[in-house]
Amino acid sequence: MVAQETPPILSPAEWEVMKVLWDHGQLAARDVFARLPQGHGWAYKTVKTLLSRLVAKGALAYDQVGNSYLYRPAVTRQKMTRAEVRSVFRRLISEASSPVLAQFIEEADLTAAEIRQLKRQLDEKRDRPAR
Amino acid sequence: MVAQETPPILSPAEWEVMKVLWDHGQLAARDVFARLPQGHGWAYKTVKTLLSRLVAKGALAYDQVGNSYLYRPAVTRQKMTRAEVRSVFRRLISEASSPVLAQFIEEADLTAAEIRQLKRQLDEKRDRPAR
DNA sequence: GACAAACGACTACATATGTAGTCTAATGCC
DNA sequence: GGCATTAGACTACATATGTAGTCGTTTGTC
Repeated sequence: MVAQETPPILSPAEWEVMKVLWDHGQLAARDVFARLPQGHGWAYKTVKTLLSRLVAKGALAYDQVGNSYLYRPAVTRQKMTRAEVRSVFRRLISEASSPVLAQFIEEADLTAAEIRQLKRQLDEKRDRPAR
Repeated sequence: MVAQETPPILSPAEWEVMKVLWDHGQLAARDVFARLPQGHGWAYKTVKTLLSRLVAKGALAYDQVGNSYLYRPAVTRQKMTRAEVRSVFRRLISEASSPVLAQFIEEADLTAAEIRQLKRQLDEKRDRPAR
């Protein structure tokens, strides 16, 4: 097995950009800018800076097309989410993780189907506790 | 209802210090230092800086005893955890929250009793979906 | 083929954060 | 009562982050 790469650490602003790329697959800078949720109020140049930093961090890759780049994720969303959730757990928890999890459930916006699935996951965890 | 105070934003290092104070209630700087998990390798002065910054942010208060301070939390752990979890949700989620939650459950270290309780919480959420 | 528009590279700068160090005043020990 | 210790206040400094701006080059337009 290849060495386990530690995914890069992303700032909140960088996460916003990554989400657009994960949702759309491959975009030029201008299109990332256009697809960001309004309300950020970022200048186009700000988005360009974030894209460059993400490339530098290894979170994005790009293909050159003419004189411009098509950016695409270089790490999967799942991998990044996993790493971030781990990091949050380490940060917030000193003993039991259950209260933090409860808080998470409280915050979440869930459909009945999702609730079923999460309960199933808890059952599996109960039946197979160690990882 | 009184104006909803936004709890201060804490850095990861500041969280570590807060956890010690939440667990012990009230401590002098030196005792906070002593009770931090080893492995940080922080100098005592570093801890002092973090304590001062936390006071400046309003996350800690202190009572003067002799020429030194007894620090104590000025915000509840629950409030801070709630705010942080919300912020993480906003950061990681673009559409469905369920995958992030699933990741959280995956990471968590849970007892059978905790699992029961979380399932109960999910049931309640199903039966009373809107907040 | 000249010129405006657009692109990426590089630079800028304030604030936050990690990680301490110095300085001055109070305190406790002998 | 003098001196080492300890405390808090203030200062320091490198890196990360938010938020752009400038510059030189390429390219599309007429």
